[in-house]
Amino acid sequence: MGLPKGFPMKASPRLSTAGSRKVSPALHQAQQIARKYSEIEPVSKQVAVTVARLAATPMRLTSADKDMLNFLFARSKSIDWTDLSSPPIVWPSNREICIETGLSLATVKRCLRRLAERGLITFCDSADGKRHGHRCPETKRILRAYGINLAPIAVRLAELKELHRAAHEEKVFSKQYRREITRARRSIRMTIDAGLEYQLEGPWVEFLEALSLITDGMRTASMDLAELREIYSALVSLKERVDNAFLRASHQHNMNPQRGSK
DNA sequence: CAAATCCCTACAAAGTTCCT
DNA sequence: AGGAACTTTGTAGGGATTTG
Repeated sequence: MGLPKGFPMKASPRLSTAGSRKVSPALHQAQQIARKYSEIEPVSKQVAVTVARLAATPMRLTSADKDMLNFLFARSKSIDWTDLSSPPIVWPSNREICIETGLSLATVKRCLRRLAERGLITFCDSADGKRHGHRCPETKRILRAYGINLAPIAVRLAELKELHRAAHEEKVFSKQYRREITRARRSIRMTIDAGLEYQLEGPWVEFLEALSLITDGMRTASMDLAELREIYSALVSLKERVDNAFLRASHQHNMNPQRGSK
């Protein structure tokens, strides 16, 4: 990906982007989302904090990311969230963030980048690359600020809540599916074993192979709901075939019981 | 022009997760 | 338990812009 190693970046110094933040589609989109801040219903800082925390896990944020979010929230004032005339921007320097969060510089940069990629923050860069801002001395409202913009969290509030709800639901369903998969697997296995043990007529060895085909290398812990559902339905149809075969064979066995009884 | 900021990538070390 | 594979963190090296 990107340019080959050692690619000369000096064709036109004015156009060179070396040394400044690269824009990815995700970063760009977060920027667009942040723009809608003035059109939304105000969201209290407390609600924003809570929803961001809930969304952190499904968004696969690291603990450093979460520390960073907490720090950024701590830097914003309540009025920044109720006053829609200016987005909730905070302007700590990276150095300050390092000192106050205990994260290294590299981690600070990476966390900010990740939060922006996830669409939780965007950057309002000043011309000099430094972060700074001004508040009205009386009202404490932000008049002008360059730094880290938390507006996407407010704009995406409903979406983030839904993300958390869906993740929670998936967790519950996954648990259910894993339980049912284990039940079906054991039931199939026991039926096959019985068929073999009583030497009933039936393709038990093939069934066994079919079962391992479905369940071998299965790591239910790291599977998503769709994969679990697929495995479950494969097991259900196998179970039906196995049960039918067993039923037929045991019926024959009862008609003709001298063979293979123990 | 140096200082103060910010940004980037590459690579190695350390930590974590998953599989056998 | 041990090892492979992946993720996260820290370090190093390099660049841009503005200000005094």
